[in-house]
Amino acid sequence: MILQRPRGTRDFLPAEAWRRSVARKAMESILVRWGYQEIATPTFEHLELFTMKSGQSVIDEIYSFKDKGGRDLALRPELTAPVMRMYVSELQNAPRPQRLYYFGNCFRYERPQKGRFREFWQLGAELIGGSRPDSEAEVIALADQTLRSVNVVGEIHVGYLGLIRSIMDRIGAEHRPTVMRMIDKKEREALAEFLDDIGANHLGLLDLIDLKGKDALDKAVEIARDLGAGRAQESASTAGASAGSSEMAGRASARTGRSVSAELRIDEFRETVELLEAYGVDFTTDFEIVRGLEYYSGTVFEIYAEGLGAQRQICGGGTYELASLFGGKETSSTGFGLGFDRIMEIVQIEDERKPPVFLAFTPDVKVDAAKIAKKLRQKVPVVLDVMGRGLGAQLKAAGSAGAQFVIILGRNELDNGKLTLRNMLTGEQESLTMAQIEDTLNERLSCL
RNA sequence: GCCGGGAUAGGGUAGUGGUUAUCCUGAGGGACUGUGGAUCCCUCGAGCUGGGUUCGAAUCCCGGUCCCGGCCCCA
Repeated sequence: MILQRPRGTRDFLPAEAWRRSVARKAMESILVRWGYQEIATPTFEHLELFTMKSGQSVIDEIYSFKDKGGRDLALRPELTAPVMRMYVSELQNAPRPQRLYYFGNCFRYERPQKGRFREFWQLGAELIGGSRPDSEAEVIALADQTLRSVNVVGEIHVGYLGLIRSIMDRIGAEHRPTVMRMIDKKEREALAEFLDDIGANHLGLLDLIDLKGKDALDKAVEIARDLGAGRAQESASTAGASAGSSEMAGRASARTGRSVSAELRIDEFRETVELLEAYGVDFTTDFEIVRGLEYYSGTVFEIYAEGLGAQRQICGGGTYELASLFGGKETSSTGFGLGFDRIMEIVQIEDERKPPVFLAFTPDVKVDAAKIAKKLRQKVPVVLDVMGRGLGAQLKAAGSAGAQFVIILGRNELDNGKLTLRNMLTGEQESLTMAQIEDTLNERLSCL
């Protein structure tokens, strides 16, 4: 009562820690099978890493502090930026593509509720530097498979930001944030009105976000074609304008470059969709997927699951351009992050922990018990009483701990070189040598 | 950041201004110093926190903390 956990944090008792470990291993085995290698980055980074391009909503929620040297630091709110920072500083000359995955805690100052915590864990993967449709399809299929490894089947929505951003270019810059917000918040009526007011209703935006699946894709191709007309002089002028300053060039080119070639990219998006079908991924094309992190540039996707209340999203990802922002060569990457805690809320994993074998001994042979326990531990998990209990109490303790086997060691056993193995479920006891006990326990414990 | 519901032994709970706060479970010990989960006995252990109202507060009021649901945002 005196010391409480900080708000939004959790303790994991053995049963829950075990479940999390099982789920994590199952998902990691899929990532490894697809050729992804685990990496880890620091829990805190320079604040700047996250403020550069994470989007205001993330920045507002950041846990930041000054260290004793006056540096501005932040607990990581997500892992994509740190991974890309690492890539730029350490892996730029490694062969591409790089397939990386990570599992780590992240921190956001938010209002905790079901499936949302201030310290939470993400399991994610990044495919750095691959060609677009192939990478995108691989990453989305991988996210799907990873979830399936723990029997979670989500609803996958795949969208394409390149097109939306191209349409935005046709809307006055002062109106773009409003429109994006309305799309994101699904304020359909208000959006229709607003587009009318600013004379942008001819762009097909409303139809685009209303349509899902195949129809949405067809509409997207049509819009991209319309946008292509009369683009030439426009792109020439924007490209010229951004060609000056060196520091801003990367960011500016990432934006305009993307929108200028939107009609080409829609073909790539269509290829991504075809590849996804080849992978057998069950998904919906949905241009309403916008995503809050501003570094996403192309295909974006989200996965939703049932049983989580308001926090339905268990995965988010897409194609982004971060390497150039961190001073590296322009490198296209695709990745995803899974909300591990949300997955744990809906995953069905039984607690199948096996209690260890108890070595119960009489006080006069304590030293021998320690020696024997040490030897047995090479093959089987063994615990010794440390409470100074009598033999009866040790049996009782073993019983309440759920032990299936107890090895009994006393003067009699020492003298005739055999230990007593008691099966706590049946009450049967047999007198066996060390080797026999090891074999028996190995066999019995593994098949239980 | 906003709206609403909560907080009583380690876990789960009852009570609703009035002596020693209910029950289940748990933990420790004993009956049983070489054989356990049963039984019996004993013991331990609680009204989130800080104010206020009152002769008297776990109970009523206010602030804070934390939890839960929703909004927002996200994973």
